[in-house]
Amino acid sequence: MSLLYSVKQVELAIRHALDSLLRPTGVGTMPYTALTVLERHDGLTASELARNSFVTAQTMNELVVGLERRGLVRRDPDPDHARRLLVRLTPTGRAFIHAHRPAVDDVEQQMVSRLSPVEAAMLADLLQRCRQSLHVEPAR
Amino acid sequence: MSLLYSVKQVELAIRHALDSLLRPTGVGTMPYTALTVLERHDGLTASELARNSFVTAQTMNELVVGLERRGLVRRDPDPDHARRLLVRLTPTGRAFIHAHRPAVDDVEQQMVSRLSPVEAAMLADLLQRCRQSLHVEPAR
DNA sequence: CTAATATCAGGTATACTGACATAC
DNA sequence: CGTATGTCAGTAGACCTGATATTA
Repeated sequence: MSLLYSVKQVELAIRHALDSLLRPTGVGTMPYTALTVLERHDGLTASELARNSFVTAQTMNELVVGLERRGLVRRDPDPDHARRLLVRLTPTGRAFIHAHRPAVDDVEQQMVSRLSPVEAAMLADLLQRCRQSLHVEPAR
Repeated sequence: MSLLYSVKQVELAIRHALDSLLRPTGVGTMPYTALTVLERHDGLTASELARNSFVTAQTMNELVVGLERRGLVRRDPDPDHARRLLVRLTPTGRAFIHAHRPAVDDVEQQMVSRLSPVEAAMLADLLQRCRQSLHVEPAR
């Protein structure tokens, strides 16, 4: 069985679990992921977020606008570059992530329930290196 | 960085690469995945395919109908069960998979290019076990 | 009667291409 | 000038819930 297929299967399972969790909130898995990225890298532009997630700038813009409408993020003009809008988590957005983190962590716990801590760390490392190998910027 | 996020990132990268490959054919990544599942398990019903991919029967039905319209699969009534339709690859469908396998394999090669063969096998095993842990049927 | 399958109807969120104005 | 950003418009495919007919 191919590795591509295995990754997709695990991701499908994750997405199913996360969708079920987040559906009541009206925030999809992709927007939620964008929020968690912002938690670690506040003040990115939508275009930068798009490159991070392998989607077009237009698509990410829609997601960000949706999050803005819900009050989860804010967009402030970059003082050094009038054309750029820096996306930032609002307190509401931060609270949203914190409120759902336990349930999300539960999914991760379930996923690694048959793995030792060493194996889980190994998996994280291997995935990281796979991502780097695939992330060749000039996919334009 | 969470494991859920790492899996998603790798899957996003894979999907992007595969979408680019398959776009000209008009067959999306999900339908293509269904084809590869059929290659290994011919004669499944759409409902069974749906459970395999964590989507509803309705959704999988649409995908299968689309593949049928393109002549890539055929649906024959189950002789033992008038209500079931067995989905089978047509010669055209089989040819389609074979035609695109080299390019798909290239993506996988690129993904594991920084991994040793032992590490790649380990990754496959770890993912397999993660999937099993997440695949608790009673998600109904 | 119950469960599973297939399918219709309808709706929504995701993602694309193409075009455009603007700012560096 | 060329490149990057943000947006508008239009489209398509992938998902869902709900309802229905049929059959083991």
